Amino acid sequence: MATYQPDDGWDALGDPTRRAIVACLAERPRAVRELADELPISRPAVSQHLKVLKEAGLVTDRAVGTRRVYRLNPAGVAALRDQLETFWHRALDGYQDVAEQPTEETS
Amino acid sequence: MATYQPDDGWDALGDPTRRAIVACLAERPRAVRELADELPISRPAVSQHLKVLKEAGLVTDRAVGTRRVYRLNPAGVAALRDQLETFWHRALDGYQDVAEQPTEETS
DNA sequence: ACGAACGGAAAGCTACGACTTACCGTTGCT
DNA sequence: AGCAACGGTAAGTCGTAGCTTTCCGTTCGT
Repeated sequence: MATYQPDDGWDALGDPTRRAIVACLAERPRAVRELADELPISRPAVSQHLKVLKEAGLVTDRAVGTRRVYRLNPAGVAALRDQLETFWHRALDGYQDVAEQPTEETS
Repeated sequence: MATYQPDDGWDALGDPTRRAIVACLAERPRAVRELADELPISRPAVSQHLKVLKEAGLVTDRAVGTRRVYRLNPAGVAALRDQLETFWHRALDGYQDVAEQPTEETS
């Protein structure tokens, strides 16, 4: 069942390597070995990242023979997207009261 | 001008405290002091986080008297949301070729 | 039944990032 | 002019996250 903490998804995507894995899996499902071959890190490292991504609900895995094929979990990705959507809406809705002009340059 | 690295946004949201700040700013713009009062960390720590968020293009700031008011940057949030949207679409589009049935429980 | 490939788990090292306190410049009020 | 509030910067400490190597269990092929 797995009771996902919403924040876990953000923590998971906080790491560049895990984002690379997610990007890879967005193209097509892959086995651990395949992922390790395309990344500059060892296979166990990939395994550890996949564990984090799985616990965050961002990927799922299937056992296929001796290999384990990971794929992106659309539901997990959608959850994060929706959260950003909420922030985005609130920022737009609530902010139009104040006239938009920075009084000083922001660098 | 600021040439934002797309990944910076994810790195920025990778930290729980920064996510709390973003959530705060989603409600309404706030000064540094106000944010520090609502968070369990010191004011300089908040400043450091705001710097990261600003460099990532997720917030903007205005000088108002001696205070500096930060607000969410809808464009920055939208950029990340769109990226997730892409992943989500690709996962849905490309995966329907294979029949969806995990051969083994995934824990 | 043996050997090879796959992949998860444990142990250990290292580097970085999130804090703190202290300091300093700026703005505004009286 | 002087004092107080605000907030960015610097310096230093500490925990943890990411990596590696090693080891072990499982599954397939011959």
